[in-house]
Amino acid sequence: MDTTSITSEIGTTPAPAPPQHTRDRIIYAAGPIFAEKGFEAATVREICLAADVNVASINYHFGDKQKLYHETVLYAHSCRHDAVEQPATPSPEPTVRLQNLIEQILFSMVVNQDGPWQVRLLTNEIQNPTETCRQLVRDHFRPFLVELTQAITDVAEKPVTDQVLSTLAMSIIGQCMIYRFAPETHAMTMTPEGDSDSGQLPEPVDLTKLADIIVKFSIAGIQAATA
Amino acid sequence: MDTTSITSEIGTTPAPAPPQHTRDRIIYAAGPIFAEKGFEAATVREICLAADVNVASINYHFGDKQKLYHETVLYAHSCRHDAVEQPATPSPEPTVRLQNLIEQILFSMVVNQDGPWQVRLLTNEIQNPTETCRQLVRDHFRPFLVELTQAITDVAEKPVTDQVLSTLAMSIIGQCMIYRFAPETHAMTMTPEGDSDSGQLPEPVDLTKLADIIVKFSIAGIQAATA
DNA sequence: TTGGGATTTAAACGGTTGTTTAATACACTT
DNA sequence: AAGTGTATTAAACAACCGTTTAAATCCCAA
Repeated sequence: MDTTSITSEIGTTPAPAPPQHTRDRIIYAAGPIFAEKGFEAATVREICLAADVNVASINYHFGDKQKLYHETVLYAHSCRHDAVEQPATPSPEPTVRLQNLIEQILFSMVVNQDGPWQVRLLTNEIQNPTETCRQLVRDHFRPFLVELTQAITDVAEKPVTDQVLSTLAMSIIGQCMIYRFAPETHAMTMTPEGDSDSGQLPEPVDLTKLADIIVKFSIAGIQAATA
Repeated sequence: MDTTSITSEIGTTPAPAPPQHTRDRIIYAAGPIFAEKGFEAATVREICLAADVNVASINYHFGDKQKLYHETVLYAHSCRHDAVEQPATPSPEPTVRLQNLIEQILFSMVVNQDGPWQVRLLTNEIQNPTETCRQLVRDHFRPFLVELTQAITDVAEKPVTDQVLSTLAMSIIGQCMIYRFAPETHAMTMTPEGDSDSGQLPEPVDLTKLADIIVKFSIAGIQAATA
């Protein structure tokens, strides 16, 4: 079996052109298909057709369809994770730290350069978690939540209980995630009247401005809820 | 064909016991299965097995699987919608009106008495919309959004642009929806360490308290973002 | 009791699914 | 050039999918 693959060169460029190795071509083709149609509705045949490989290749290189899905989700997350740079040393100012964290969620979830399929695949997995999601929680989500709650604690005006702290963290995460949890219904609801599926999801506002509003909103919200 | 069915007695009790009519039994059985596994992964055979009816019954009563799904989603929405009572006459006080609207989202999305499958089915549909979702948007989501943006406008301290208004509305909706968009991943992230799927999703806090925090958070957020 | 539409049933339909097989082609060391 | 392990291929596999058919059964008015 091939040992040099996409999954082992994570951190390099996000591969704008289809890779040459068969294993990589399969992941590259499976991503958008899994993202759009879900695990069950995506068929190995259409993935192989898109990747221009034989139908038996998936089972040869990944064992079965489920393991291919697992690898594809991990690859998608690595793409998103690498796309968001973060300050090497956290700011001593809590509000700045909170701003950085909010921007980190927002940019990693909303930025859709070179195709939004990675984000969509991740939100599918988050909403309908498999074992793959458990791995993401352990390695990435939980550590992030620790940082976030610490920043909230520092921004708050008084000591807060764990329950209130959780609620505030969820309020911030929810504000950022809503834009990608339901992008199509969002567009459907926002567009004034029956326009039949414009396809293009209108990037609602400039991302920096959006982040700015959410930051202001959240800081005031934290202080009001903990006053 | 039978004319008296679940879909025509909407507004009565949420039917805690399986109904007697075949058509109703199918919807009653299809709900949890569609909710848990999605449209594609749910099979007509397992639905019919759960409903204790013949496999041909779905096609006889609904035409095909897709139409059954459509009816099931509409039924689920009617269950949630009926479960949340709202004040007959809106309060003149904007903050009270905002509070009522926030509670309306939160209670309709989070309350999971007699099974959470209705909410889950709706969130699946919202994230991966079919034609059914378009109908829900037109008849329910958009009118609700109009009310919400009006309340936000009244709470704001200065006139706001439509873009900022949309962002604020999304911030409020996102805070409420996050709890049901990813309940399993949420529980997974919040629980301290590797507890293998406790199944029971811990209702995080008292709903009234949760609503109270979100209301305080949002009012302060709106005023800060529009100052 | 009888007639007839509505409903339910068992069985089968064609098509597609994920996966496996065995033969072939390839790349590279000896 | 021969040999060897890896990779690819076409074809077939059993299982399952949603749907259809036609016969059997039910229910109720006449």
